Amino acid sequence: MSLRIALLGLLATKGPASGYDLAKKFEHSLNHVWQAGHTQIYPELVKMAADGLVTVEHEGARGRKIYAITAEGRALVTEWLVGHDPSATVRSETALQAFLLALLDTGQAVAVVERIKAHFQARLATLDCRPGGLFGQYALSLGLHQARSGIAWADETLAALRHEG
Amino acid sequence: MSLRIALLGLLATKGPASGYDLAKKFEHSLNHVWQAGHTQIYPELVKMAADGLVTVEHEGARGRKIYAITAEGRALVTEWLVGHDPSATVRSETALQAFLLALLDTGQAVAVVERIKAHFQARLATLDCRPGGLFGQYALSLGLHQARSGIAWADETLAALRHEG
DNA sequence: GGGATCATGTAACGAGTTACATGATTTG
DNA sequence: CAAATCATGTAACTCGTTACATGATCCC
Repeated sequence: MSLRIALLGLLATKGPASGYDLAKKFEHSLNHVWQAGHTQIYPELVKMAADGLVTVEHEGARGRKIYAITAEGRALVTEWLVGHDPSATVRSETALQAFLLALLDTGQAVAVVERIKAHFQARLATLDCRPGGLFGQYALSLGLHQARSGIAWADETLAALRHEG
Repeated sequence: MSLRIALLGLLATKGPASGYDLAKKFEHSLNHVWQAGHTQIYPELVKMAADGLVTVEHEGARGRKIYAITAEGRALVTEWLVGHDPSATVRSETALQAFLLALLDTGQAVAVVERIKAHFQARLATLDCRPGGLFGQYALSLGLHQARSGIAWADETLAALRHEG
C-alpha cells in the first residue's frame, strides 16, 4: 500500500508524470523515506490505472505514458494519511546494528558506530543544502531532526565505548 | 538477510532457544527495530540449519526444538555488523506521512501530527521504564534519542501548522 | 473436561529485488 | 555512427503478511 501512496503523493504534489519520471523522483526526493525502482513502479501504475486511482493522460514520444491522479486517487491518499497508524511497522538495519553491538569487541564496535555516524552526517549535509523545494518542508525538518539525533547517539556511544575499552 | 542476522543475534546474546522463544523475543525486545512472526521464523530456522548457521541442540517436550548458534553463524553476524552499509534501505511510513502533509488541510494535518507525537511518546514511555536488561544499552539509547527527536519534530510542526492555520 | 498457552507448521498472496531484454532519441 | 540517456517492460526469486491447521500440556 505504501508504494501506491507514495506514487499518488508524488502525482498529487508535482503533477502528471511518467513511470520513468516517478522513478527519478523516488531517487532524488523520496529516497530517504521510501525506495522503489522502475521494475516495481511500472506494474504498479498499470494496476492503479485498473483500479481507477490514476489515468493515462496522454502518450508522448518514445512510448512515454503520462499518468495523472484521479479524484479517487486523491481520496485514497487523504484517507491513508488521516487514518494510518504510525506504530505499524518499523524496520531499521541501523537500529539492528545498535542492538547487536555488544557482540563485537570494542575496536570493531567503534568502527561500526563511526560508520553509522558518517552516514548520518552525510545525510545531514545533503538535507542542509537543499534548495528548499525538493522536499516537503515538514519531511525536511523531520530528516534533519533524525540525522542530528543519530549523530548525538553515535557521539554518546563512541564516548562510552572508548571509556570502557 | 536481516532476519537471519536478527535471529543469530538473539541466539548469540541470549543463548539457545526454540522458534517459539525467538518469536516471543521479537515481540518483547526487538519489535521497535525489526518484526517477524512465527510463520517467517520457523521456515527460516530450517534453512539456517541447512546452511550450518544453527544446529538443533535437542528436542524437548511438545516437539519443542532448541536451536543453538554455530561458529559459522557467529562469524556471519560479525561479518554483517562490521561490513553492512547503513545507507542501504530506510523505509518509514511516518516519514512518508510527513512528506505528504502538505496535501492535507491544516486541521487534518494537525490531527496526523498529533497522532505521530502520541506514538513517539508511547515509545518513549515504554523505553524509559525498561528494567535495563531487555535491550542492549546502545539500542535503548538510540531508541530514546529517536523518540525524543520525533516528539521535538512534532511540536515544531504543530506550532508551524497552528501559526499558518 | 475446558480454556489458556505452548509449540510447530503450510499455503496463498502481496511486496520488493535482481537480472534480463528491447527499442527510441539525443549528443558528440 | 557510437555512446549516453530516455523509456518501458518481463521473469525469477526472496522477503514478509495473513489465514488456516494441528496437537500437546498446564491449570482451574
